[in-house]
Amino acid sequence: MLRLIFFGTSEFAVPHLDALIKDKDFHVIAVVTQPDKPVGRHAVNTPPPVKTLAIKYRIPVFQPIKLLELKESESFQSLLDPRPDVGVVVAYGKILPQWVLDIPKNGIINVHASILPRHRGPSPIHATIAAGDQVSGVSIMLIDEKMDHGPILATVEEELLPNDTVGELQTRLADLGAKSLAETIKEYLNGTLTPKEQDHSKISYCKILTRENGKIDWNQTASEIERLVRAYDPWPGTWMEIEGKRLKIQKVRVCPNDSSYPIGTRFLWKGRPNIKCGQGTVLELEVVQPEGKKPMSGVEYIRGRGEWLSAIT
RNA sequence: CGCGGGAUAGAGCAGUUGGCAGCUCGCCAGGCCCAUAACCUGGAGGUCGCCGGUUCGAGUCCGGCUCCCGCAA
Repeated sequence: MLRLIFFGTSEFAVPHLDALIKDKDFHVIAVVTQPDKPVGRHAVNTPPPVKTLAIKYRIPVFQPIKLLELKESESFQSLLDPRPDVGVVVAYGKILPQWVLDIPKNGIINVHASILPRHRGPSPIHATIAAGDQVSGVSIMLIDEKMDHGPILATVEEELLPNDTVGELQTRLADLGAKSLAETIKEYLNGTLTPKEQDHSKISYCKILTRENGKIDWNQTASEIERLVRAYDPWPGTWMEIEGKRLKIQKVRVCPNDSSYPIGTRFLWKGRPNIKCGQGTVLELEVVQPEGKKPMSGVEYIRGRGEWLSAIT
């Protein structure tokens, strides 16, 4: 039985850890995850999803604020004897220093939610949808000292659906990764699988996202904005400012019509809220959420409000 | 006790210094048109979130409670 140490935090990591726990060839000796964080309107301290799963299976959990703490933790160090065979990182949220990478005998394996070397970085799924890629997938790779840079063990492709949001695609990719992870590790460890260097001439990077990234720039084309709305759903969300208040934009539709309005103009078309975007394109707001309100259709939002500029096609 | 918005017809909203509860949409019935996000006529639909107080009289003023949501983390 292979002794395995797991690093992971978010929802995306959960199916992977679950698959490894259920595989009889692996023994998950420890789970390292982020500390509990305040969540929700009243900042209730909430454990990361991976922790919840680990506790269910009575696996020792470590939540260091800094990884250095693990060096001093006796309970953690005692688990490392005998030395773990392999490590796995899925959406942990921190860069692992070299001394951590050196803990397992055979290094640490990472699951990344894109076909590397495309979309290296912390938000590959968002980037995939925002870029309008036709195909996405997961890459299982060996970690080296550079971010998402190590040699590839396996890639699994997944086709994008036209209405995919980041939430939906992430769920599919997590299942996909979880399905092939255990097998890939075993093949790597018994030598039937050779790591392949990435084609470093084709790399692209994605950035870490914040809510501010969700502010819509109407200079972009309607299609670009439509993809962004899906790419940021459910997090970090897209929004615009209107009358000094934020309006969350949850669903939009690219309209075939043209208009001579300046970019960013709000107007009505057949009773629906439209906005002029870049390069002559037009977007319809299908579902929005005003501050302090529940989500509602664009048509409902218009009713009872006079602030939307009225105009004829 | 982190900051803030809200609860009024099925939906979205208005309701002025307390004085008969309204608008837009939907729904039902009828009419009209080659056609439309159609249009015209009529109609139904409300314990104004809950409890208490002030008052001749409270959606509105006062106190308490419940629920929903935005920001921030």
